[in-house]
Amino acid sequence: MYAVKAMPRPRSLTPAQLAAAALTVVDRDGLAGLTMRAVGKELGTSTMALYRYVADREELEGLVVELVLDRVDSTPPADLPWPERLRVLVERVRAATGAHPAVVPLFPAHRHRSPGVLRWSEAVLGVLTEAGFDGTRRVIALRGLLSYVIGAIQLEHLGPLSGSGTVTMAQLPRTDFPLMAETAQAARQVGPDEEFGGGLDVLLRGLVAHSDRD
Amino acid sequence: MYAVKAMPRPRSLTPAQLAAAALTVVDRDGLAGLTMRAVGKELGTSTMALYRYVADREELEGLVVELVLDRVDSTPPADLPWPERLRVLVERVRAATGAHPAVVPLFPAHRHRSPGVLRWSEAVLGVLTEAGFDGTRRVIALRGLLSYVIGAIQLEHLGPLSGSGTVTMAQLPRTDFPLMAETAQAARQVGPDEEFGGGLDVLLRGLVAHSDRD
DNA sequence: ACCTGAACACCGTTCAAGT
DNA sequence: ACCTGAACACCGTTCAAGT
Repeated sequence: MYAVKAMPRPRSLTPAQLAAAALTVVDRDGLAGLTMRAVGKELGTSTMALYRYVADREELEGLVVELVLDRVDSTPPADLPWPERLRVLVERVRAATGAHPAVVPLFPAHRHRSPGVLRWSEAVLGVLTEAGFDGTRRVIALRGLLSYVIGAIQLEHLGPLSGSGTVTMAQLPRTDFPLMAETAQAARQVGPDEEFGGGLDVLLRGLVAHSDRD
Repeated sequence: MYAVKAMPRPRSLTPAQLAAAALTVVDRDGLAGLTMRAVGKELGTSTMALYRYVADREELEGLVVELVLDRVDSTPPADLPWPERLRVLVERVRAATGAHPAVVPLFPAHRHRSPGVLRWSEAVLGVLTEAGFDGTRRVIALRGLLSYVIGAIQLEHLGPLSGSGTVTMAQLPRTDFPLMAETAQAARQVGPDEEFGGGLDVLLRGLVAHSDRD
């Protein structure tokens, strides 16, 4: 007398499959192409089937961000001075997100839901703690690094030095914008790696000075 | 024998009015409420009238960003050491955008079209030049400051320390995230001004160290 | 020239119906 | 339980028609 009740029909999808399909769509069609209908088609199911796994389109976006950020390697790099270890951790975020530039605009709004970011933050706090940071200063250092990496990644993909913005800069009237016109020349020779790394250098130097203070 | 040709009917709107109406909508209804229909209604015209002034919804967003960023005061602050002058310029961007937090997500994508940003950049370059920066280092310093301000403003409005993210942090399992749990306590006592200013301090200290180098 | 409203091709999401 | 398709209330934008 088994099966008195109807057997629950097994789910045909996992959240991981859903996230993977959504990321495939974003990589192929851009962020504007990420629609419930497109993801349903990508999975070979109806559009409405997605709502069994996700409350919202926003939650779907959250899954995509999670998938990308969970790939950030957060194992603490050893055998290096602490500023170099911070650099490695920050560069890993850039590497993971750089592989999926179309997802970058979603990053700020959904950052908090990703376990990957939590692990990464814990690793950064570990290095900062060893370097002697605690209390308010440690909070500010973590948030400062996070602000820089978020801003720099967006600038890299939405307004790169190699792009049209620099050309516009170079064509600015020299009477009103002498330094912008001059800087545009130099900007053309700065690659994205040098730009990101250079700015990070400044920030890390600031942290070193900060830790030496008192 | 005047008026051989039909008099061109005068435009009933200016781009400035359009931008102001759109900003009113965004401030009242949020970014999701910014639709062509809503802006048309706000102006008392038909939806389609907007297309006489703007090619696109994207161009409308650009006008909003312009309106907000053009209010950034870019007159160089005098009588201060150069790092303090940079601080004043950066804080002014925060002040102007902080008055319209819903616009913040549009900032990165439309940053380049705003004359206000160009004037601000020229002012920042002026201070950096006086401080002895030139060539690649000047480019990197400008972009680093821009990255920080963009990232920090977004973090402030999309994931503030006072918000739910910090509560989640505090509730994290101490076995896996001992430092996050500990840091959440300190984070609750850091206000947005202290956070933004503290991170900016680190960056400015890094620039000072950078300029002393060689 | 400038403005309008209907219409088209999309969205996300609700809901009743199927298995 | 889980999945489906029709339907609803929106979008941005095209186009023909009005003044």
